[in-house]
Amino acid sequence: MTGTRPTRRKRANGVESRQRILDAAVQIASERGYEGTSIAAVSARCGLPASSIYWHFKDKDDLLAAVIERSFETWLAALDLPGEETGTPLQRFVAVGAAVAASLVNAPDFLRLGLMLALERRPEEPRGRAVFLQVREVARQRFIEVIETLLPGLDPADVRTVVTYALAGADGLFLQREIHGDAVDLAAMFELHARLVYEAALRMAPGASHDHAKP
Amino acid sequence: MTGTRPTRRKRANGVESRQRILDAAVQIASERGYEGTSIAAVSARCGLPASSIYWHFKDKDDLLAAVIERSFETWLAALDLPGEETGTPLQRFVAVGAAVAASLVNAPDFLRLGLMLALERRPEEPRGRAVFLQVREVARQRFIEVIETLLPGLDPADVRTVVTYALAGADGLFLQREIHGDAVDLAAMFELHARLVYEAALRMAPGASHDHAKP
Amino acid sequence: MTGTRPTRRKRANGVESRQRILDAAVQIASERGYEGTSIAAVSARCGLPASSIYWHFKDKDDLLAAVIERSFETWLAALDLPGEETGTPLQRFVAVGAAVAASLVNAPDFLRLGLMLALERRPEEPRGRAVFLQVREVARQRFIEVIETLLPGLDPADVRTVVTYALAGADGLFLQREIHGDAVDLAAMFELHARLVYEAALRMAPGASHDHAKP
Amino acid sequence: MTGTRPTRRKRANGVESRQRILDAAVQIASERGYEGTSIAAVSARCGLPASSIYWHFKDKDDLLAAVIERSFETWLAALDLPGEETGTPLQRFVAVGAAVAASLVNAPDFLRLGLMLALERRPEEPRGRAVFLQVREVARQRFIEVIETLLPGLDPADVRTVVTYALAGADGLFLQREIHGDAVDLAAMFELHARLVYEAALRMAPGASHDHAKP
DNA sequence: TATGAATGAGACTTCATTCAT
DNA sequence: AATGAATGAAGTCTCATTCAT
Repeated sequence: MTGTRPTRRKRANGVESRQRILDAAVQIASERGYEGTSIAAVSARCGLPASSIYWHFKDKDDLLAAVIERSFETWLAALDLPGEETGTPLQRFVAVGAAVAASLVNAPDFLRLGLMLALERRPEEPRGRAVFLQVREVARQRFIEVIETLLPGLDPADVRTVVTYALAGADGLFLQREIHGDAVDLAAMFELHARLVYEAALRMAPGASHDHAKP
Repeated sequence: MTGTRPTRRKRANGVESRQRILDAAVQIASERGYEGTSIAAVSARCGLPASSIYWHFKDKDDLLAAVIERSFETWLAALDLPGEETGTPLQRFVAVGAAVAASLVNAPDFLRLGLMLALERRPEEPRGRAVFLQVREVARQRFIEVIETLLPGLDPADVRTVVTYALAGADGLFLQREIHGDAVDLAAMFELHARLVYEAALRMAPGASHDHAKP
Repeated sequence: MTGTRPTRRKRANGVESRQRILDAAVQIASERGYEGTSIAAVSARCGLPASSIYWHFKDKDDLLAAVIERSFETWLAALDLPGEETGTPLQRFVAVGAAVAASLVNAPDFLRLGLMLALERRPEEPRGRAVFLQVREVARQRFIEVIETLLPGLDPADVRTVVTYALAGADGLFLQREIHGDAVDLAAMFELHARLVYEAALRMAPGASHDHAKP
Repeated sequence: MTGTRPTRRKRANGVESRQRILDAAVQIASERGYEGTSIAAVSARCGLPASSIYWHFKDKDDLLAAVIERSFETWLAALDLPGEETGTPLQRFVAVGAAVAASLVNAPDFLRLGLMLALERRPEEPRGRAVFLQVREVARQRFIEVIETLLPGLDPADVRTVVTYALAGADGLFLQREIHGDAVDLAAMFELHARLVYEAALRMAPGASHDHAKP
């Protein structure tokens, strides 16, 4: 009873433990997928007993959903979208692509985990999968709005096509980088991707001159 | 009905049993991924006891590598590439895209399983992952040759860029369809992809008019 | 009967459970050897589920090493070596033999298990085997010191010979009793052994009359 | 139909296969004991399929009994007992010890396997254990006769004591060598053993001068 | 806020053995 | 004289989870 602060030993308890568990779980889930992530492995990596994990999370499914959620927040924080509307539409398009590319290099867990979950088709869908798909759907809607703003008058079906193609390219380039590592220059690839998508959208817009379409 | 006793069960038949096991394993692995594929589940689906699976395959890893191998062969058989050189280069390019799209709709197991494995990063890599990456590398090399033939004089770095972008798009579009199902018209998306890739390659080639490149 | 509820089962008690497991394992290992000791059999005999055994021991090898360790301690506790230096050297020698004989009758597990393990030559040596050999080497060294004290001036090579012969006799007599049961009077045999070893050592010592050595 | 010998391909069939199986089984049983000797391991080491082993042997127990039997014969063939009665009784005694020592160095399988089996106490005794104990009992009886011939008039109880001690020493010294390898000079140890046993027997005989027995 | 201990279910794999050829 | 294939039982061990403290 010498100092002023009353019994505050071991510092930050609950919150810090929760973070340690999530940190461990992200790593292991990234390595081994949903089924491959065992509570015992998470426990071993974070140093807390398995029963403590169940104090913080209802069950394994809950833990992995939390992992997805937190990795989404981390990714969102890493996503530094260009602020004001400067430059030509194409330039802004390319800048968005650059921001996404950078975020995927710096915070790849969200997409990696999400795609892993998305590829599986098990009868009882993990909650984490639903979280990923829902978050992704939000992003998709927002992107649709962007395109609609950029190219008003574009047919809704064409908007969906462009957005689907844009997202597919992003996923695919990310995969490429996951597979081949630094051999893939994600920034350069995303710039190319942004240009191609932009042009494709432009050409679909009413009044566009289809000069390249066919020779 | 003298000579046709209807498939007397239990009559040892190695080849057929192996197929039955692989059939069951492809289905389950497609649903649940590598770890999620339990020998018991495969045994239940194919009707052979678990111990019989070990007569045909050394262990689970060996089984799943065989699954990848066979699903690759199945996919290759489903891939009906356009034969002779008819039409313009762009038309041929688009035709290849159409063939790939169709093969991925009809025989999606190879890419689905492969991408699942490719996304994982476990310390001791499953053999199936290595098989997938190796097969994919072969395809990549062949595609590089195609591009080089089509556009001689293209800078090697540009060839790699184009090929990476082409594969990324294929993977990404496939993913999109896996996630959203029939809402994605793979044929249409692949035609768009083929056109964009072709144009991009064309524009990189020496002597092309770089009118869109930078403002 | 208010304060004595009779050993409420299921009340987690690590120490006691560990003992129960070891008790069961010693019995079964004594009957059936290393490979013959199945976790299921231990589980059945101690009443704890197999998975609980793995809470207390890393794996089967770890369990059997612990069995060896504990049976050594049990044997050591049963080994009531004569305390002070009373009587002639021969008498003291014989008294040690008697103590060892008694300990082997009362606590035979250590040597039985140890010899079982020692006889095997498997490529990856069980840890229990190493524990046995190491403990035995300590005993051997201590016995060497005893001989050196008793018969100073004895050639080191002769000391080793005497000690090897003494241990061999102990092992062999124990084996004889394991095989023929009570038909072997271990006490009498160890007395004979003690006398013979003592005489042999005496005769090797410098200054002894080598009348029998060689004709 | 060109040569004289009619279809004799692959040479020596049944007999040779049986030998190959036994050769493999001796090795594996020496390494891993009774339970540790799996049919699959024997099959792998001898190159014949497991089902072929069952053509030659009724079951695993039968195989291991045959292993014991054959290793006994091998040992007996290696045991080159001194022929005629030359030299003093002690010299003959020592010569027998030397022959036994040599046989155990050259053909150790029989005793190694036998002692492994003898130490176990499983409810349903393996047939190999019975074979070993029976063969050993024959040897014991023959040794009793030798002692009775050598020292007529020796009390039957003393004869049994001497024989038990002699066998125990042999077993123990063999064990020592199994454990410590070439560090144990089995020939020298057996000579010492022979001398000590001989003297002990001599001293028990009626009319002997008990000068060392008790102080 | 945690955790030591326990537990049934189920994972992968090997076992000894049989059977039809 | 042999063997490819099959099989139920059993092996070791891990799983997700719970519970009393």
